Amino acid sequence: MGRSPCCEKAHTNKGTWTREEDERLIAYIQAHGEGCWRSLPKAAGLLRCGKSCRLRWINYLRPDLKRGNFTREEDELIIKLHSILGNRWSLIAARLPGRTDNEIKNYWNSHIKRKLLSKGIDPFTHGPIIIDSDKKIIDGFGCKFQKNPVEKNLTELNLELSIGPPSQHPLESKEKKVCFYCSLGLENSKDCRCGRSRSSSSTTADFLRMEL
DNA sequence: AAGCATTCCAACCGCCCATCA
DNA sequence: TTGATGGGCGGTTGGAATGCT
Repeated sequence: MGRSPCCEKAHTNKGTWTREEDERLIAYIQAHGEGCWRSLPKAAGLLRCGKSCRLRWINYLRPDLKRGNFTREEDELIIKLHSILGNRWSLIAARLPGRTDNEIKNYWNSHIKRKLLSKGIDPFTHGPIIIDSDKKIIDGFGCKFQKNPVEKNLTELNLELSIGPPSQHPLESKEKKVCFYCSLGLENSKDCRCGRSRSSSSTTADFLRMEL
């Protein structure tokens, strides 16, 4: 049986969007808001697949997008989030205002991955790269189908990952909040605002309650 | 200057999940 | 309960830009 295609492929444009197409899409969404993506192309007079319109809007045309290079803080936050969430780019993007999952995914694959490898860090496990006697690099899982150890810990801890501004945690009234720098493992940073010492290691739970 | 290799990133593809009739 | 539909996500691709020989 299979699914019906999301659009009539024979009559849709593909490839790079033109300025005119962008303008049409922006004008339509400004007038009608984000709605049914499948019917949007026809309504907006675009020869594009609805999915393509959605992608273009979300990744490049949305007014709240932050363009330009990633900052060092963003770099570190992405690495930290990836160590917890793995390749869940949409969840990572939810923690980086103005950045999209696609942008972060591309940035990870083209920059951060290489940066970590050059430092001898496995980008999958975030642990040191192990080289066995045959000089073969072993990934941190031993087997790529094995569950990410970090993810396993999360499951065992029954932690819920939330999107959006950190919620008020019941413990927050008793415990000190973790500042942004400590959440990145930079307890000794001059910018640290919570005064945590090295001895109190930051945890996943801390991270999820971090103050942004 | 030319040809080839590498990098980067916008866009597409296919799958999954939630919702609804 | 089941199938159709739409939205969302992660993986992958392909072409432009850049670097290297």
